[in-house]
This record gives sequence, structure tokens and C-alpha cells, in this order.
Amino acid sequence: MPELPEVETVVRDLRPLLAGRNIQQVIAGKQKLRRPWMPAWSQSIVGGTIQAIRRRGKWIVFDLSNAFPAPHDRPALLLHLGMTGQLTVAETKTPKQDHTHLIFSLDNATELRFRDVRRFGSADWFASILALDEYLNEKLGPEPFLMTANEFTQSIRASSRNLKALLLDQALIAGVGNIYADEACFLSRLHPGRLGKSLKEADCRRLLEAIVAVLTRAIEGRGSTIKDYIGGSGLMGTYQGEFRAYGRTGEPCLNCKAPIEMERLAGRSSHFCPKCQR
DNA sequence: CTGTAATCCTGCGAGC
DNA sequence: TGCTCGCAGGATTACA
Repeated sequence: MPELPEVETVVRDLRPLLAGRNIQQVIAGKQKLRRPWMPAWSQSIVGGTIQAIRRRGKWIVFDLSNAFPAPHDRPALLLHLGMTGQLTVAETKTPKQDHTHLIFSLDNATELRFRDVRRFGSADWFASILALDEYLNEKLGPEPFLMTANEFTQSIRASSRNLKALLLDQALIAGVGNIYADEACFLSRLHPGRLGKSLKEADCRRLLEAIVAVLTRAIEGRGSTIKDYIGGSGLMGTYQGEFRAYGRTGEPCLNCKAPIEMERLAGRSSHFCPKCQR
């Protein structure tokens, strides 16, 4: 579900609600999230405070206060929303919805709830924020907004994989998922089946600009809600109303009226205009 | 290095 | 009405 714009929205929503809050209790449901997590770590964070909430790619990081004073390091929580994950803050008395698998009670009669119908999400504890950042940087490519055109061009042109696979590759560029990959290809008029190495330098530049433009607009719209996604304050996204390619199979291209086609690429349904995108 | 498929899950709509 | 099938914003692994 959540790609970069959705995760960014969740993080921005949660920040004012969670920053500085003290964690009083951690309650896990019986069902496990994707990554088996030992309630062992729950005791490590009880009594600590959430110092910062940030995003890296589609991952959410909570910087926690340090129970064992060490000037340069701190523990942290690493969360991923998978396909159907929702992170919201609710008053303790508000009834819990089904599929709520993790609850962090806070010091102001509210609690952070992790709900995830399909349980593809994960929650892991790291004793060291330095180790966590190293882990993420090893696993993920640059943030789209920070990536240089040269860096991007080099990665794309060095590969004989198709564009769809390249854009979905988190190690190449972090945060792009199925929706925004299709939208970026549409905007830059590049067919998602094109091989990376077949792109000209100008194509790559245009593609990166399209990625940044699409992600920026989607963040402004608080992300896209197809079905499950809600932000940290429970609001749905609005960007789904601006899709030009994703989910528009058979509908007229907004540029040329040709019907949008759908094809499976990199194992994911990919939507494109057969006339505009080459 | 590629691509493809299966895996982890639940729910929903399409089609019969 | 009820059933099966395929598909869904992701990530990882195995295998050809």
C-alpha cells in the first residue's frame, strides 16, 4: 500500500502527536507481523520517550530516548507498513479495530496503534540508531529528492532490466512503488518495459524529474487511498483522483485519448499509454 | 546478471 | 445466494 508519499504523510501526521511522548506499555496481539518480533524488546522501550519520527524510503524510524546513557547512540524502532499497514494515534478509550496487532500506550491517555490486515508490515527494535542507519543505507538507494541526475542516470543506463523493475528496486532509488513508478513513466513518456540501457541521458533526467514531480504532488495530496491507506491522523489520501496511468486500464489517455494498457512487468501490473510512452 | 514465481496474509469483486 | 479465482500501495527468497 504505502509508498513514499503515504509514509511521509504518516510520519508528518505522527510527529506532533508522538514527539516527546513517554511510552508506558507495549501490547502485542497474538498474531505476528511479517517479521517475527519478540516481545522481549517491548520491555526495553517502556519508560522511554519518542524523540523523533522520521522516514527513510518506505521505512519509518522512531528515535527513542536512551535508557542507558551513552552520549552518541540511542535505541530506535523500525517500522514498515507493508501493503495494508496503518499507524494512528487514538484515545485509549476508543474501541480497537480488528487487525490491530501492536499498541504503544502513551502518557497522555492516547496510544499508537499498528493495524495491518494482511500482516506484511513489520516492527523491529534496534539497540543502536547508528547500526540501524547503517543497515538502512546499505539496503536502500538514495532518497528521490536528494538523488542527483548523474547518479540516477548512471544506475539506469548500466542496467539491462526494464524501467519498471529499476524503479521498484529500493536499492536503486528508495520509496517508489507500483503506483508512482507507473505515474512517473507516464509523465516522462517512457514505456515501463524499456530497458535501462536503452535510455538517453536526457530520458533519465526527465524520468527523475517526473519521479520528483509525482512524489511532490502526491505528498501535497496526502498520498493515495485505493482501499486501506489512511494517514497518521486517520485521513484518507486524495492523490488517487489524479492518477494518469495507474488503474486506468481501458480508459482514454489524458494526452492522446488512446486506451491505457496494462501489462505485467517485474511481476506487477503496469499501466501505460501505448502511444505516448515509448 | 536477468527474469519469473512463490511466499508471507486477508478481503473483495468478478464470474459462474 | 454461494462458490472459486485472481488480484491488491511490498519485500525477500529460490530457481531457471
